[in-house]
Amino acid sequence: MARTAYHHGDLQQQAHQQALDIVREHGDSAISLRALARQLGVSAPALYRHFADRESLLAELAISGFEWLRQRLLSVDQSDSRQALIGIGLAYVAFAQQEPNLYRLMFGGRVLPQGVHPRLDEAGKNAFQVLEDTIASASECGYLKPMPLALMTATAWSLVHGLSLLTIDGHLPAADTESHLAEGVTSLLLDGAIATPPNSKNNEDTP
Amino acid sequence: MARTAYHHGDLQQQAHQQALDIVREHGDSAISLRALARQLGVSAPALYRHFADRESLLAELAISGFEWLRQRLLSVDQSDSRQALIGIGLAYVAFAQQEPNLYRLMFGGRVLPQGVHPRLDEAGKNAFQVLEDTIASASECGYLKPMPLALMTATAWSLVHGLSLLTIDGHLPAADTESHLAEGVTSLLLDGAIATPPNSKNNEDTP
DNA sequence: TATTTAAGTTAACGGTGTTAACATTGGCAT
DNA sequence: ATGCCAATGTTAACACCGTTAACTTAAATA
Repeated sequence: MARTAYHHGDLQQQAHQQALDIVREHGDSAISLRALARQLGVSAPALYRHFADRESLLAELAISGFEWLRQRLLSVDQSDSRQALIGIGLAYVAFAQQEPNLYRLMFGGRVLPQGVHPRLDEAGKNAFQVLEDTIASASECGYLKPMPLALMTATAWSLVHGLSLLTIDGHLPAADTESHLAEGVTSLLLDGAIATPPNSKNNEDTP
Repeated sequence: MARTAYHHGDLQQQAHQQALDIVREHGDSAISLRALARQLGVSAPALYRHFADRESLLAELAISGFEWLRQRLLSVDQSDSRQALIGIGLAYVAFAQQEPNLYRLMFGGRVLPQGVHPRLDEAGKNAFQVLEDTIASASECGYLKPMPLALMTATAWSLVHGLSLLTIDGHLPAADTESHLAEGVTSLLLDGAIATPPNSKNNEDTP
């Protein structure tokens, strides 16, 4: 449908873009369908021709965020196992720090519960898949200890997810040393925290 | 002021308790000052005698949550360094899993930004202090590698925070094996993930 | 060309947080 | 004991919000 005095012509995409800008700048709570329609020179119910409700619009924005994150993670160099693991972690945390409001929308949990928007769930899984593949590759190369893959992926994801949220919420200090912190944190996971070498009896799979 | 037909007598505390119940059951987005006043048999503006605004009420609830979490962490056995560290991690994640809505309110970030409610910030710091003290104790005992204390605390907190949020948001599977997952994750941090012993040259403080 | 259908409109419902102006009353100083 | 004051309630109103119903425009299609 072409542009007219009556028909906007390109709502949906323009609404998506404008809403994405608002979320990136002011967070998802700043999204108001009425205000959004006002900015686009259109009546509020017009948006309902393109989005089922406010939450569905937010889900679309989160999908964009996950696809964006996935591209960032895909562009990490995968030649060396250790550098790939640390690089993925750094890229993940960097994305969250550069797009804190978008990241919070993607992983808010409360505003966008899982199992409601299937395409959103899929987009999230696709992004996570990159991290999972990197870990699986490092495991197959023998770089990692023998352990269930799910344990390592859960640990790595928890670490970068937690670090991302704590830093963007201001619970961890030092904005300038953030990347150093992220590198130290991921390295610490790989090397272990305890002083005694893990040779004696802390492998629970081979007692 | 005593109870009367006109004066409620115990608003503030009853509002706090009722709101806390609602948040625990349905999340912070279910808190409506008008509905809350309705349930307490009082007019909506009456609540403004006791809470500056909706956000301040939520901040009070979050403070309760942090004090609760702190008590849970304080009751962890501290005799053995390793068991103390793992126990703190398990208690932390268990709290988040048992009170997911309250935990999300405490660490939402978007609904309760840091630096706005000083008493809330202090309550959060007090809870975090328990984890920090446990790590400092283990470090002084020589159980941990020599490293900046801030690095270890940031890593540990990131790990349990991320694991908490990922599980309560349904991003990690298996509700029944959650505690096993939490234990595996924390152990993995202590022992390290890589197969080769960390003897060669991965201490960045002593090159 | 006639008709269906996609995409916009206005009007309205019920809900929200919040403020202003006013009413009640317990507790304290005289 | 009494009179005042501050604490704590009240109602009315403002400016929003998401959402739906009923209607209009105009593009696409048969």
